[in-house]
Amino acid sequence: MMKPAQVVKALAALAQPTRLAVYRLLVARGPEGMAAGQVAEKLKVSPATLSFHLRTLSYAGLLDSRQDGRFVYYAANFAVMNGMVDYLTENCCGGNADQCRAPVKKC
Amino acid sequence: MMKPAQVVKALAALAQPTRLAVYRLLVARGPEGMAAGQVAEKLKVSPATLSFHLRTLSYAGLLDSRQDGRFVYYAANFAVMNGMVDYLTENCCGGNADQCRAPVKKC
DNA sequence: CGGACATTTTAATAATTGTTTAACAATGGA
DNA sequence: TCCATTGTTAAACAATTATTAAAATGTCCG
Repeated sequence: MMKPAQVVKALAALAQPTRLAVYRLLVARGPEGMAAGQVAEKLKVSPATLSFHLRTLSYAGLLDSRQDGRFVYYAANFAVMNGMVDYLTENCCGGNADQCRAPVKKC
Repeated sequence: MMKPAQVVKALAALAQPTRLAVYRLLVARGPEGMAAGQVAEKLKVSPATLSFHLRTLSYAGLLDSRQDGRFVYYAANFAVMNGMVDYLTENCCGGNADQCRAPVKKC
């Protein structure tokens, strides 16, 4: 189970419109990820601002990055998001109700 | 599907240690909820500070409240949290991967 | 090497947020 | 009605956060 401080950090990282958009874009992209510049172009954000937000998301553990030549590819870290969701719903309804989490659509 | 602004508001509401603890406490409590004073005592937070945090969570849609005599009961709104999680994982991996969300444990 | 490209860092500023104290409703029982 | 209880609101302050522009780092190719 994640520690509270890390969960707070992850939630705070996502609680900003640009970062939420970045994260969703990378979630949809899958493990392959996307270069920082592509993300900036797609979302119409200045490189410096995007770099700040990518750093925030990475520091929270929500993104992984790898360098490929001059490009830096960022990809969503699904384990951390799943850990966050698990933390939020832990011991839901004392453990004996069924309205706590929506049915999962495997994707 | 929730609107981005509402998702940001919900995430921001949870991105604070006291509010995260309040929310988890109420998630575990289930639909019955808990009076504000009980929450304050359990988490050792001053009433004024707690009221501020409860308001933030309610305004984000994460909590419902009902008055019962002198007490105000707060309870987690599961639909909003599920909406938030769905928003985060929408179109995950372009729709054709299977590592996006952890298997659900029905609770 | 030198120049172009991709990204990050720094510094400065503006805006938002959490906590405290005190005062303010609203409810219910004696 | 009066008083204790429950909870919310208001004002003030300290701390954190997002954005911009400019400079800096690092990587590739000719």
